[in-house]
Amino acid sequence: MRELGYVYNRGAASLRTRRTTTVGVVVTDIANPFFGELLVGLESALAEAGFRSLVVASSDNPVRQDELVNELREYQVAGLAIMPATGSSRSFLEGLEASRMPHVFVTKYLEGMPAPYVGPDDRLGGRLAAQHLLAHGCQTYAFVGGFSGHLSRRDRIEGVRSALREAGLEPDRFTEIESASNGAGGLEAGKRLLQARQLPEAIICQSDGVAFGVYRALREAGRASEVRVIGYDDVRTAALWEPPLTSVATHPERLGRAVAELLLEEIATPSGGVTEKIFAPELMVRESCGCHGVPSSL
Amino acid sequence: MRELGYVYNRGAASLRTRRTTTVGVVVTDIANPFFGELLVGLESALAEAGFRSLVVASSDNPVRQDELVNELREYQVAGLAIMPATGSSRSFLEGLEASRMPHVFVTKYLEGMPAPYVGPDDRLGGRLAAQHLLAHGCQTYAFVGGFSGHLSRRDRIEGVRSALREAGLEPDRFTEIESASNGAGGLEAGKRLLQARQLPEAIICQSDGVAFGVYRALREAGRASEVRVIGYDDVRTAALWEPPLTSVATHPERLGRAVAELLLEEIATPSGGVTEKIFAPELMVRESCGCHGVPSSL
DNA sequence: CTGAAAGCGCTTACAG
DNA sequence: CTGAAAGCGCTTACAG
Repeated sequence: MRELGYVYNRGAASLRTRRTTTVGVVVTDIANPFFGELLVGLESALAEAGFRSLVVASSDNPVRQDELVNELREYQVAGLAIMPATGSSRSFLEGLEASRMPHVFVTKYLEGMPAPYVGPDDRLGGRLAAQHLLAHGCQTYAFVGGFSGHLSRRDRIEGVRSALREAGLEPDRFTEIESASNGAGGLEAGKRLLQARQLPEAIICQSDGVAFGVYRALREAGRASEVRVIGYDDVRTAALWEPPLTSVATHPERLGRAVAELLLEEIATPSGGVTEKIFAPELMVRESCGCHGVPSSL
Repeated sequence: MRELGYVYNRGAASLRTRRTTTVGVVVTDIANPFFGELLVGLESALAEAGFRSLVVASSDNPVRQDELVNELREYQVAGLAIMPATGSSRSFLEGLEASRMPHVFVTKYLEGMPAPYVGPDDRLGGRLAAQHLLAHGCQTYAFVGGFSGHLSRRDRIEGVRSALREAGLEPDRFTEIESASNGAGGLEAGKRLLQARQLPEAIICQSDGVAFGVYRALREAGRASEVRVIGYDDVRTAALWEPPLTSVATHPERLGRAVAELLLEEIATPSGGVTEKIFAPELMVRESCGCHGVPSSL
């Protein structure tokens, strides 16, 4: 027909119908492989419903996050998936609610503020890691990575603590080390750990990246074999690591799909409800925890 | 003022001005850490100019890529940054040109078809890796990862070959192994390598992910110390790897910024030209190549 | 059932 | 210099 250059203008259509098929996604860091995998699931589920995503990065800065959300609103996005920046204020959520913009929080929620949410059960994740290490007979523990403001970190630590308590371990057998949740943070935290009089027998990390960094620090000191390490997220490289990294799998791609589904529902029939989809993580036992001869697989 | 709920409608403005501040980005795989880092640079340079990006994934499928580009056009994007899917046809580029849509190809170009392009000098990357390994005295070489359709792979191999030739090595000292350009592909290729009568002395990989997979295969066979390995891209985990991975750094974030700059230029003043920005890669010498005692740093 | 008109929310060119 | 009107490209409700 007029396929000599005609292209349908969705913008015009959106203006008329007052609906768009674009969804805004605010992540803290696109380069984080965990988010990368999550976005894969999110985008493909969105695409199946004929939606696109506009993804922006807040650099974990609440002020920037505010600007980005406002800008996304100007784009008339149909909804918002947000991994809230650390320190997001109560008024941030209130603003979202007041605007009646469908939204779902991802992997991080706002303290004491009910909102639609998709994420892993971090308390359980922490417990799973600790219980396995307990079974290995470890007596001293460290949790490495993340900062005290991070809710996911707090929950994981709570899970670890509860498992240790149940096993009758004294609280002073457990230390927390803060650091950025990536390789660089882990490396630096590992160095700090090495300066202490004694290495913990077990280290549970906030992410696999942190575990990678911790290992590098340990290796340089020639002490990698003295500790058992468990990572978090089960990113693709975890299974290839030496030793193959035992990790708490959160299945980011599945989380991403769930986010899309919940958001799409919220867009189709705004409930104003606060549905939560919490997924149970799974401990991928490999060798860094001290287990041996586990067959390799991805 | 009327900040009681008013939000500016960019869609309406775009309709009127016939200009948008949205740019389409087509990648083959969002989860690939190389692309993740590239997107960081791309998005931040775009943001500085007041632009946003709509990123979509083609899964390296040319048909899907076509659909996505058409859809992006319907969104009236101001321009397109494309990492073309393997096997993208000549008519794909012709269609782009006919539509007068500003575009730039990223990290992969179309065989014999001049177009605006940003990417690393892959021939040089291959040479750099081979020359270093040659200096280590290696006599047999393998290039692992990617498929024969990939131009970047072909160029890197050409670079490797030219260096080996100059060093007087016979062509039969060099083999090519195809595999997916990620960890899973490297693992599988590594296993194939182990089945051959003899391991090459040096392995150059299409990506760091491939190198990680190769190492896992080698380790399981207890033969990791027999070969020297060099990765490609210098992804963040490369420096943390055991042994710290020597890698050809392509500085993806810098590439991303360059893409944004070129595209923004093309949007501001459509030249119809075919500017190319080729960046020289840099060999990050660490220990997997056989060097020792290189101080750790990210 | 078909076709012309109105209107979504902006910007820009034009009249007063 | 200010204010009202036209129009971007669609869709939808309405008149014929």
